[in-house]
Amino acid sequence: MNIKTLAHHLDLSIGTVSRALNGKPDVSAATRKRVLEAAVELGYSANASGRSLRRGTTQTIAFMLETGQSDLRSGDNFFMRVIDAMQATLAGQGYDLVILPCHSSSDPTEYLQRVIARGMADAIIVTATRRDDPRIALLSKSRLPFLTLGRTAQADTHPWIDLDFEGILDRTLQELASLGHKRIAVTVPEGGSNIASLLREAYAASHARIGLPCDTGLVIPTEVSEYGGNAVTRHILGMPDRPTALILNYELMAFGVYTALTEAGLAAGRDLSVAAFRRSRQLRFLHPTITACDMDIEALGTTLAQETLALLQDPDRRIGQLWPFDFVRTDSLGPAP
Amino acid sequence: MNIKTLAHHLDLSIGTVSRALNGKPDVSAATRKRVLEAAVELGYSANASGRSLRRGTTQTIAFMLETGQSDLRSGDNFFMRVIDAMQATLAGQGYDLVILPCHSSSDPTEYLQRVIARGMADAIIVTATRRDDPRIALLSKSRLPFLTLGRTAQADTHPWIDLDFEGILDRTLQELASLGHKRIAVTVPEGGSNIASLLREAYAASHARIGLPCDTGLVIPTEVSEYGGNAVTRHILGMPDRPTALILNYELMAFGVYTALTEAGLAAGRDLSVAAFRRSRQLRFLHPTITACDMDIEALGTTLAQETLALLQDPDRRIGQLWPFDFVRTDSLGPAP
DNA sequence: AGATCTTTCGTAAACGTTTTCGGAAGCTTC
DNA sequence: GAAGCTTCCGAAAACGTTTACGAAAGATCT
Repeated sequence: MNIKTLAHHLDLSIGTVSRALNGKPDVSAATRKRVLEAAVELGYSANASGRSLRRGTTQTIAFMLETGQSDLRSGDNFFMRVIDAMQATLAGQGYDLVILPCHSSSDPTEYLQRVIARGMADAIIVTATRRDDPRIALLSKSRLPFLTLGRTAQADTHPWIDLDFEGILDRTLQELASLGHKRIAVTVPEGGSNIASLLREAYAASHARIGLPCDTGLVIPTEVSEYGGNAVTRHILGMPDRPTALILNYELMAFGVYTALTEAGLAAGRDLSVAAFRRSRQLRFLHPTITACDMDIEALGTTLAQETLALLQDPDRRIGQLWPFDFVRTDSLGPAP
Repeated sequence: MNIKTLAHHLDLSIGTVSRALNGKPDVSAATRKRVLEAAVELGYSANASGRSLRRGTTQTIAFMLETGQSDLRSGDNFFMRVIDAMQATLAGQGYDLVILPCHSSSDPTEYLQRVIARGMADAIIVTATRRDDPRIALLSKSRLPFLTLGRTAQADTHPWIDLDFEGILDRTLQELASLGHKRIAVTVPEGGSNIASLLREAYAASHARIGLPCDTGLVIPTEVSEYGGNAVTRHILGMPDRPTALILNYELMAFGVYTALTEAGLAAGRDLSVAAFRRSRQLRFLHPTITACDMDIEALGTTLAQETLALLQDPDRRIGQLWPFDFVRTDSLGPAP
């Protein structure tokens, strides 16, 4: 079912049919109606390859998703919620969203190079950014519009949107300091992701601002999983000069944390103050409810989509946006013992 | 950078360049070498639209992923691990894998129709299958090769691969029965997914086979999340004729289950025998370790990819495969009180 | 040396669209 | 009633590939 048979079926030329379907002028209202009806009846939809070839645009946005790392399944599906909202927004503008899976163990630049050269998408979203990410140079050279969900060391050279990790950490540290806490541990991912670096710097900066002595040994690389939460808690409880508070960069760690505390006969909020970065519905049965931040993830996806579309209009557009959050304090924070 | 400029650069015709790149005959070894070297040097990769249009094949396999439902983040990322393995296998055969996100609240057939009509992929993998899934009829009519990860009521009319839910349930029930358990609860997803139906039938069938009276009230629709595990455990503990064992269809529910048990002063394996379908690394700090089944998820992805490629060769190929599992019993099962 | 075969390459058509251009009507205007 | 204008449509080129076909040159054979 292509445009030729559709045109033949209607006894029209393919040019007229195309113009009718695409809302172009130079076609009478009557025939346009006839064409549109026949199209839905016969289930015609323009062949993607033919259209892309002619238009020079694929009407597709690619989302490069690094699989094989657990960030992905962050409480109530962080990435999937973002993607959902993006898809909804893009679909409304006639764009498709495709996710390109790419295992973290393979070379991401090689794959990206192919995606760029073959013109598989009009723009691309890059995630799991590293501090010095070789993909940035590759993309910049290619002139393919792109946007990162996450920052890099070259963040001023490309558009990006990211969660406000520093802001959240700072806000939480302030709250804990006002409760008298002096030794506060925070988890960071183990790999070379940019988040670990950001958090490390933010941890030091916040301590300086608050006027607290900073022990960088309390920034603890931890497996980003429920198990990691358990392990880091056991580690903390065994420390000679035990910290009195723990901040989790991955909210589902809380399961492991609470389990470890319970087994040790301790309680969150009383013996150890515990906070996480994001609130998650999965955690809602834990007592006490964990202190964390609310963020509008769907709005993040929508913004990401809109910024991408704006980038197609103006490829030189530069934006860098930290996503806002709402700090929600609960009984999982208590005064320092 | 297209083939024309590459050909001009080499002082050859585009036909010769194309043949050289695609390993076709009628080109001397010397020029072929020259062409291949120039291609990598200039970073040429055939435009996807042009190639697809001419070849009538996109070299792309689509994976239709229903977002907005929590199955997705099943312990250690079930879907992502499958996709990873698929991608690796397909890449080895020159195929790309793209994930098409599709929110469960929107009409999946409409989106699918567009994907089919526009020829976006050479084959498609469908997940989150329903018992009576309208997508099956649509795909069958379209002649686009497809394969479902999950079964439908029309499973004999299309190729599929699925986890052996019935087998796992039966094996676990047998083990529990041999320990003297008579009232055994099992969770099922709340929606209209096919899994709930399958489990319900398998539950009754196994009881009949074992010779145990079957109380269908013990098949409990439960939110597929950690919270669901907590809720169902509280529910069970409050029942007048309390079941003595609980089987979880989603392994991460275990967090909620253990938490509820601990709060009630009870222990898994002693007061309530607990088993899950799949083993997950995230759970490894729970005591006692939970009884569950091992499955080779990467091999599942590889098989899925291979079957898809086989389907391209022979579109009439029919396979239905239940994925094998290894039952691993632990102390989370104990004799019936 | 002429005929035949083989190797190697260029030419051109085709894939399904979109879009520019020109032309045929139908209409208005003087 | 001819000229000009508007409305509507068809013809054809173009997008970047692949591939069937033919041609030119070289090699082999009688």
